[in-house]
Amino acid sequence: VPTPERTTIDQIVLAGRELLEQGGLTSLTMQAVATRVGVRAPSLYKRVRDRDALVTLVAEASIDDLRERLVAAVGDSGDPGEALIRLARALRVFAHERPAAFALTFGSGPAGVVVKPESYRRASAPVLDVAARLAGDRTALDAARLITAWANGFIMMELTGAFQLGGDVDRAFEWGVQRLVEAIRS
Amino acid sequence: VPTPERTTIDQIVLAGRELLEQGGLTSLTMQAVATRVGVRAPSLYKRVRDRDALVTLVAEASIDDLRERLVAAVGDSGDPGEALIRLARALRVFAHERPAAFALTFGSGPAGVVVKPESYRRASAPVLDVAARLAGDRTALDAARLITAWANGFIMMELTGAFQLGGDVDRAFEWGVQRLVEAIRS
DNA sequence: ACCTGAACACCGTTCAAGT
DNA sequence: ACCTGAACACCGTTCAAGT
Repeated sequence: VPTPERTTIDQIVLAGRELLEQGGLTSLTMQAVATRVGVRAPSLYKRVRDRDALVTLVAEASIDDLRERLVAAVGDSGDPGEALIRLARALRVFAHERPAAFALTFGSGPAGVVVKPESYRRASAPVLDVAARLAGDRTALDAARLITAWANGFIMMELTGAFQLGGDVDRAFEWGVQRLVEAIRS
Repeated sequence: VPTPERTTIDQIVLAGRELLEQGGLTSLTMQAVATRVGVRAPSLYKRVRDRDALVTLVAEASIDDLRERLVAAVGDSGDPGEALIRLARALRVFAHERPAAFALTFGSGPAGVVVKPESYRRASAPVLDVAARLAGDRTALDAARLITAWANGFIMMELTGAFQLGGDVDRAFEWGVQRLVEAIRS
């Protein structure tokens, strides 16, 4: 006798994202997700292989959110140097608003959580576009990686508390982007 | 009636480090540490407040290892640009040899794991020295953060698998350091 | 076809009882 | 003073039994 579905994969992922944001990765448990979608924990295994798979879906959804923000940040653009700076700032705003999601997607989470390559590729497309306009097609990839690596590293250290020598962190961020854009331009 | 100590905090931290390296953070459990030092799990709580405290000690020990490597990498130095490149490479070698330790100390682990500020400060001292010789005292801090953030971000993305556009990753790393050293020099 | 309770093997942590 | 077994409240996951 068939039974109507009492929840959906989308609801489950959404619940996971909310839990991640509210209490970090540790509070994203199968049981918490289950109660949130109005079902018992074992039922989740009809839609998801295991917890790692669910966490991976949550990470991928976060990356996609970030991608939208990056696209919006570029806008209709103008100067590619300015656009690159706006991209870096958008990434930082995202990380400050959703630190757990940022840490999950860029700082390695549990070993079993492996994000689809395509997710990363799609999110990095806007950066790559702007980098190409700034540095030319030939060095676009290197340039995109240079600024992305720096921004991710800066933000991660900021969130982790690894910046311990004082100084204005906001200013340091702006100083860094400027410097990188100049370096890429030449 | 007093009883002889059957283990020490050093043994415990060492066991934690070994477990971290072999199976990642998830396999660093109180029970696994306990069996490794020849004791039952509850006994660990005589030397350590809880698991987070132990993980923090493990992280700090790893940072201290890294610090030694950085000091060795600078050597008696010579050209500060060259020294900075050697520092970046040493960080990357460390990360490749002990990815779990790197992820734990620079990608944020569990929320309760907060590394002592002094640990970060001590490890960044060699970088700061070289940066000062390269860029002058006034911009040394900014310069040190620029290269540290980039290197950490690059390596983290490398370990996470966030580099999805192909290309030679080793070459990209070398290209990036060169570019940064030039940018800092001017 | 989906959902559930019960069960299993694991966690971290506390605490009274041993020596 | 240290160590332990037993206990508690949690996990993730499986599976037979329900509808």
